[in-house]
Amino acid sequence: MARGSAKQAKITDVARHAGVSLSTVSRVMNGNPSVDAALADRVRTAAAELGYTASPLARSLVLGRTQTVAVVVPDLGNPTFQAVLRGLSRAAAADGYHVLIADSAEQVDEERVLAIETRRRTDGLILCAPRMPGEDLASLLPLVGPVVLVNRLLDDSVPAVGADYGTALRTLAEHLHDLGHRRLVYLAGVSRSASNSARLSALAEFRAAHPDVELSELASGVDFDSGASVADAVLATRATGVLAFNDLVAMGLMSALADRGVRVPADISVTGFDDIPFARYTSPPLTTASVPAAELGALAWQAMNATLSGQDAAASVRLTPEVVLRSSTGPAPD
Amino acid sequence: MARGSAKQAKITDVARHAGVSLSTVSRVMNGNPSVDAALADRVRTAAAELGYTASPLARSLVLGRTQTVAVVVPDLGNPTFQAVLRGLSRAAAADGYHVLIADSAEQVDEERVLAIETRRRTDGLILCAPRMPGEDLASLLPLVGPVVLVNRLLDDSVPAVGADYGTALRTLAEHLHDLGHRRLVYLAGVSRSASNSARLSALAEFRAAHPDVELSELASGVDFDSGASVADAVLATRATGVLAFNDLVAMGLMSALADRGVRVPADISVTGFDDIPFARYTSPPLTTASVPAAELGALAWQAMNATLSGQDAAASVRLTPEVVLRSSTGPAPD
DNA sequence: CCTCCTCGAAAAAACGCTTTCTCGCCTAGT
DNA sequence: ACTAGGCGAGAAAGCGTTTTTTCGAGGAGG
Repeated sequence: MARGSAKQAKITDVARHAGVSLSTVSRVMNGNPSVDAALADRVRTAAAELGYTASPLARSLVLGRTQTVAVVVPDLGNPTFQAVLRGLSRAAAADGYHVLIADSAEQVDEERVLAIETRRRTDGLILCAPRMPGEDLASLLPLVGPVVLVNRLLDDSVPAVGADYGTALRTLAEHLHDLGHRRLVYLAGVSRSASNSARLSALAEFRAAHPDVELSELASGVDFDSGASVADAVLATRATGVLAFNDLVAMGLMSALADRGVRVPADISVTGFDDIPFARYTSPPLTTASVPAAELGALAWQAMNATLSGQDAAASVRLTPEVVLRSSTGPAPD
Repeated sequence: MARGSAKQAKITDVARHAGVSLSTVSRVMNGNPSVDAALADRVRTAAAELGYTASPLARSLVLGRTQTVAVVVPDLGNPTFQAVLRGLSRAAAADGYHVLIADSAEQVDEERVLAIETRRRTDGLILCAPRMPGEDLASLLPLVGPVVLVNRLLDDSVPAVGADYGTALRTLAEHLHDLGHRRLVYLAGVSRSASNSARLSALAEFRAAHPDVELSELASGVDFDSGASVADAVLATRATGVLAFNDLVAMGLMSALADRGVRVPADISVTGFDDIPFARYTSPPLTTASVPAAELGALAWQAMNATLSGQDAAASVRLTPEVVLRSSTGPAPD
């Protein structure tokens, strides 16, 4: 009310204020060179005086693109997805794109509708759905147009970025073996997860290569509490080395072990996975495989941007996590 | 190409397929009761067969609302903002709203343009800008329509949700005092931050109440590295109790102290702030003030939703963090 | 039996923009 | 000097909806 524009100025206001047609304003604002320099200046000042900016909505409708991509993650509370989101968001912003975010709160059945719905308001979808069944995923993909998969791959037709969970877990297992551990247990996260099956086959290879090792599996979740709650089961296996599904599980486990007076790594060695920022601040600091989640996010954007720009090469990328040795692993007891 | 709709069906397709006018289709889809039941059914089956859903874009344009809110945060890597975002995102989703997210990457000058730009694509803005100067904020607010402030309040005209940093920090200081600490140091985060000034005045009161205490201040950042890099300066003060700006700073500090052979809490007691999920897994577990960030996010949505629904009561909410005592604090040495 | 009212559905305007199409005018070529 | 060729700008046709307005038919009342 005070001064000037109560409501946002629209293109006709600018046109009237500059004494030209609205088509001319549009041409000026979009840098179309076919307009006289003097006139263009007049239009620009008029626009500036009115504080005019084209309505993104109207623009999106006619242009058919929203300058926005959707990201669907299973849990915004998970540090790995947070890092992916951060890397993605910044990379997209650098290219002038916005990010619409959806958190399925681990409800696998929500993911489908979330993906479809957010996709309709955006130009593309970045999908993190590690637990969605393969056939569901396959049937979903055609519906959600340009899509990039994170930490999951279907086939070569759809670009995906992810970490090589199998190789890294194998390296961690070898590390424990080198330290003399012969009785190991793997905490298997969610069994239907995509990265879990990669790890399972890596462990199968490891078993084949080391017949002297006894390697069992224990079902667990993917968070602190899951790790803590399997502590007794872990002790029951009498294993001296534990390969946790991820850092969260490892931390929960170590906390529960400490409560029981079990020393890490003197009594039991523990490895994590992901190298979340806090892994180096646990007690003891966690040996883990460093998944560059933020880079993964940036890479996902790169693939999406390539697709959006028409250059649909966008090959899938697979990064091998680097194993970082800290003090949660040590020589096997005795 | 395979079968059916290559492109997304639009309302005219449904109209033709059902043999009615497009206005009728619109009425049916929006539950307008003035359409004959039999006809409505016919339209609905036609829509189902074509897999029709109204274009959110076109809908937004004519309706003047996008069913989306924007969230601007200074750093998606910060656990506190992550939690706010998570709480907000889930609460908004429950009410059928989407969330557009923007990360200013700690660039204060970016925040303004980010806020304005994202706001134009959405119905409202949730702004976390702890470091934006007051006058900038005041000049920005009128431009970004319905807005809810997080962890920062300007005046009563704009709804805000936040934690009472002052009171909680005062409680932490009293806790150290009770333990016999008489030489304290406060690690002051970013000096221009809004919550920092709240803490500063709380500390002033604390000083006034305890003339026997020597309380100094040390500039620091807001993350791990900041905490680690002030370790020597902290030791130089010969303080026995440290009030860190947040958990991240506290963790960085404790890590650097451990490297120097300084024992916590035997030699120095350390408190954090926020109670991020990892605070209880540090070594030793961190005494801190628990800021319910996810609830704050949900509350922010509640306020926004109230405003969006016209019931513009939306009073500001201020939660007092609960102090949680762990083992990073102990009796003063000697 | 004709008219008035009502109810259901079609037509049309609006949302704010981009872009093609079209037309007028100025310059240059002969 | 007259016309072909450009170039710059206005008019208009969408983009896919919602919503108001208008219209037609059918039933009831006179």
